[in-house]
Amino acid sequence: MGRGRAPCCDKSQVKRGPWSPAEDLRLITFIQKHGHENWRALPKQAGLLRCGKSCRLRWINYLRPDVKRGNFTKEEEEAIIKLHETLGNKWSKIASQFPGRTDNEIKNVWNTHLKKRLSLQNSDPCGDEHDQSKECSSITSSSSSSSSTTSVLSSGKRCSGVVQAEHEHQSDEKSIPKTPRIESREGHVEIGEKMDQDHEPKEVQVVTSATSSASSYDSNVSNNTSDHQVGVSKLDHEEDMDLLFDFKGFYDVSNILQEVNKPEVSDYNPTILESVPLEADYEFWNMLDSLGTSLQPNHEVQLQESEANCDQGSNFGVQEFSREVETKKWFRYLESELGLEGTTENDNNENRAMHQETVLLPHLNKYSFHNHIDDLIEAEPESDPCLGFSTAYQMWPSNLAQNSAAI
DNA sequence: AATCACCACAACCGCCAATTG
DNA sequence: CCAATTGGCGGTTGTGGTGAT
Repeated sequence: MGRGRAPCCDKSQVKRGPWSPAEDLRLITFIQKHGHENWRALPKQAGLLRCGKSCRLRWINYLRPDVKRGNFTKEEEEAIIKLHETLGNKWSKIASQFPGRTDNEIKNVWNTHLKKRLSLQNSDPCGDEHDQSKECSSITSSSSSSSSTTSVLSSGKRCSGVVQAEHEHQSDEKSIPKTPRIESREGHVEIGEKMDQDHEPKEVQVVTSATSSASSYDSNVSNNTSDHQVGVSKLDHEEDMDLLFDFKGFYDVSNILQEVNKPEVSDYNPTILESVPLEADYEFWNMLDSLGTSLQPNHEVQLQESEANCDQGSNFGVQEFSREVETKKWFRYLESELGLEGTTENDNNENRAMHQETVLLPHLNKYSFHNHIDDLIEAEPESDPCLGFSTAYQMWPSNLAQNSAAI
């Protein structure tokens, strides 16, 4: 079994390499709507030119809503080391002890940080001036996996393995995207708790609920200060829209995908599948792809520059209004292209619409949202040349947007 | 400023185990 | 029981980013 079988897919017919934001979006959209019962068939059904394995890996290691990203804490690293002593390279087993961490991530951390650190400690057990006595005593039997230390040793770039790791740990903390994390343990979504453990800056605060999506959005956006933040504890969809339109903060894909990992298997319907218009419009997806190429990776800086150039601090209200209109038009277009509008609006079951049919932007309450933007669009002032697609793209979930730099 | 070397990590590949008909 | 299929795992590679020269 397993030997000599045919390749999982025709390599010449599938796209390889980094995933584009459009592909990510497409995969997310499909999985949220239909789940992932069959990875092999998924790419075709979703209109992705990818191998099913690739889709699975992308989902599990990156797009899954409960995936925890960011640097590993010292405690996590030590736990990995200890587990590796007993389990060896059983990355999936090790990963199972770290909710939200993927085996691939742990494997990478081991290969890039921990293995080197252990190797250096083995060669110079207590030569470090930092307090590493704990690790020195706990690390006894991992020398079997030290094959790639020469580069570090020969490079003047780093002072020592331990110091290096400590250094990287700190720099990582500075460079990690400041996004809210959502961890899922046993199906329960926990928010914020682990962030404190990781000493990550708490960018997330609770914002009092607004009376309408429009007003909450307006109030949030117009509050153009660094303490304008949104609460991830808000789970209702109008409030989630606040998150989406939080221009100042990066938007973690987790927020979009809180329910993505709950495939509505019972909702699976091949006829619906066939009606999903994802397969056809490659132009649209290519447009999304190409869109990413013109955007800077640092969305916050770009936004600030945009605001500096366009706003000049005088007509901020108009600017925000125009931005809102542009943004919402963009999302409407996006939803339209995805074929999401009709299904939602024709659905009389609000809960179903919000939790199942709202595929792309699950946090948008389209009833109030669309009614509101219909008014906005009709009353739209002259378009602001500084806004538009780029502005909308800036709000793209950071995980998805980060790939744009690589396109 | 250009080039080089190294690092980090996303993604790929091949194999194996479990499942299904 | 067997073969085909699929999911999952671990090893490895490719590539962008970054610091040093």
